[in-house]
Amino acid sequence: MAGNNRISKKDRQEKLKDVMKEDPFKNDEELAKDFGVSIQTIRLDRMELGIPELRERFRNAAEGNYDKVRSMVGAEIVGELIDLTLGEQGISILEPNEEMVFKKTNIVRGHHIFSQAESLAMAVIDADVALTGVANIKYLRPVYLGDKLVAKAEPVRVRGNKHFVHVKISVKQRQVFRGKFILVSLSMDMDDEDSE
Amino acid sequence: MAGNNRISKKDRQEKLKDVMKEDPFKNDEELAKDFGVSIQTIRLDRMELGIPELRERFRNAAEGNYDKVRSMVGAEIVGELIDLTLGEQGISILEPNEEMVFKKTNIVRGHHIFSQAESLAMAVIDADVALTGVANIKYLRPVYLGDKLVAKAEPVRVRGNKHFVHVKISVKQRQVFRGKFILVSLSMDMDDEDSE
DNA sequence: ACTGTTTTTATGACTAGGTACTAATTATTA
DNA sequence: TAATAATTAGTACCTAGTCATAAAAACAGT
Repeated sequence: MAGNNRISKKDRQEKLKDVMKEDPFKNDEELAKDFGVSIQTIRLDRMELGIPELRERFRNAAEGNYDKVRSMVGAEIVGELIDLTLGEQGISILEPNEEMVFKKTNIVRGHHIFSQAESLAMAVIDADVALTGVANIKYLRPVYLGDKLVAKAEPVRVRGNKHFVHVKISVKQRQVFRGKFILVSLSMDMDDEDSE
Repeated sequence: MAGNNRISKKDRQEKLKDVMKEDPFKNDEELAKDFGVSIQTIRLDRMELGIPELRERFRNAAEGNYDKVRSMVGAEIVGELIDLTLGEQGISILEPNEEMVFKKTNIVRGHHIFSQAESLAMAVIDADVALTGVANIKYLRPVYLGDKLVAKAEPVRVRGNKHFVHVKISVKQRQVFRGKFILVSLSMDMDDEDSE
């Protein structure tokens, strides 16, 4: 038994995966030095783990994040719009990622759930531009990483430029959030006073 | 009699800049074809305009966005924490950027304001881990790109593991948002059986 | 038409960070 | 000890460039 400080292949590959998550922008040479093995070993490890080469990682991160930033904070709607009937109903799905949770507990931060709800509420009302006036919300139970959030929005009343929308979010049929929003539409030139 | 469709160098470079903004992930070969010139011409143009090579553009986008995502959605607190006295008061400042606003109107999307408020509310209570249970909020007036949001959070009551926190957000001393949060601390094991 | 200048294209040598493959060496295990 | 697994070495090739040099083409001015 060589009193070597070499670790097993399995352990090395596990650690490699961790390193890639922490800092995905290291080339094989640097990784080889980090682990005290040859470049070829790192390449073999990457292949076995299905980790692409540095440039592709850059490419993925660039394109992925390009979308991510837009879809996470800049998007018209937070989550994926599944179904929409203007003025009647809207459904969106949000699959939280690690960046949306508290590291300690893996519980999804409330404001992401709120964002899904609010943006869906905005989408479902039949107005060009709208702002949220009032929101009354309740988080019914914690949502964990891996849960799939299904939001359902339903406009319940329109009075002048005020739209009342209820949003329910569930995980596996179990409700985790409810919100009542009053949205104010800003399209003044559009005059649709109607039923209450 | 070259009825040539060639455009001037200047025009080409202007258009090149536009293309780079729209789709920064084209290589020189594709660009050359787009413009009907040789690869070398594109390279000269890039040099004169100071546009780096494709891989570096990937790199910049990847690293830039990496940070952005972390700081915009992954942060412990949305905005910059200015002052904090646990259990008494907290102040944070958020300067919205273009990605936080509606393109049409330059009005800040509600959920960013909510996020600032909620995360500050969480920070100000004296608990290890907390979740939002209920929020009652009102957007008093629209916030525009360029406005500086000053949020002030104040815990008003504690009952068991429930913390009541009021948050006010102002722009230039003028209130734009108010929210009442009931946060549930998890320091003791949380009983999430909540009757409706 | 003949220069002079700018613009464009071509060519060759070199680079990083790889892939894909073969072969050899070193460790571990039956 | 032989068989198997893990590691290292080495080669040819690839992409998407860089840098430098040179030649060709286009556009003026006179």
